[in-house]
Amino acid sequence: MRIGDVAERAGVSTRALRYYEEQGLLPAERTSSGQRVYDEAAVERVQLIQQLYAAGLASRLIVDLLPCVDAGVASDEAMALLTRERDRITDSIAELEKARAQLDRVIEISLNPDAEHCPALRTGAERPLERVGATS
Amino acid sequence: MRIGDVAERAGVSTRALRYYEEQGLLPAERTSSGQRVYDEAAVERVQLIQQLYAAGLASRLIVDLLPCVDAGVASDEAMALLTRERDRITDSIAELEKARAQLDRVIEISLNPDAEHCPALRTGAERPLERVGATS
DNA sequence: CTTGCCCTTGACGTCAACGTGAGGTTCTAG
DNA sequence: CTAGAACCTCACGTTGACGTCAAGGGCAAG
Repeated sequence: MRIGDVAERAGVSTRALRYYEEQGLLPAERTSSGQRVYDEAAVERVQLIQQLYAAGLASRLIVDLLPCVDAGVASDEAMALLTRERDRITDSIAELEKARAQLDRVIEISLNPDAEHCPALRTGAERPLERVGATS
Repeated sequence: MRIGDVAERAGVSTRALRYYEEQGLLPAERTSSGQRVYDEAAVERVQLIQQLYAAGLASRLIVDLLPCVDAGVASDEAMALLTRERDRITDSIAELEKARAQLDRVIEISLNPDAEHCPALRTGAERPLERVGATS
């Protein structure tokens, strides 16, 4: 496969693939004329890289960790990295869930503007219902 | 409160607070000499901003959404934004969980190198207690 | 009054993951 | 054989959320 094929199948730009190679994330064979040649596994690898990027891992870190992911084995140092990043991801998920809850709260109140958790509707009014949930 | 107090209590830099004001995220009163003055709610607001940042919302978007969060009411356009971002966050969480699963897999295999999901240990040998590499 | 800390407004620096030409080469279809 | 699509290597531009340095102003204590 050439770079355009991989790009299309993995859903990234050719520029990204060249960047990955530059960073040592995605080695490529070359034809005699210098064009990059990839095997089928490249597509999957690109998707893995994207996943780790999305998880907030810097490319430098991915460079260190990809061999472990490939081999399924990690040195002590790599293990420390792995667990640290795993925990960081867990924390990130918690943060995202909190943020989503904030948005959900606004969505919910806005769709349901009769509730008492809406201070904008309670300015000087009495409570139309009994308590629904926890106090704010 | 002055800017340094808010920064310390919210766990951000004073530079960040000035940046938030510049972006219209965190208005501040001024003393006659021009120094910024914040009320108690500023700390909580900063933490909310940080949460939305962590969730991947751009500051421009937060500027649009904060009034809704404050008022608990959203226009149709804002509702579209809210639900779109909520869904995007949900997708992000799923991506993070996939990435974490990848790391967990490596951690698990590396801690438990006798399993059959480890291709590096099955390349022509069945030596579960032998270490990989350095075939001396 | 001076010391010292906190504050002010610029304005340039940073870092990552690419985007975007420029200018040239190679592959493929007709 | 020729056009044009796809590829190559530089190399500078972009974006966001600040960091950081510079040059000065404000204010309570000693």
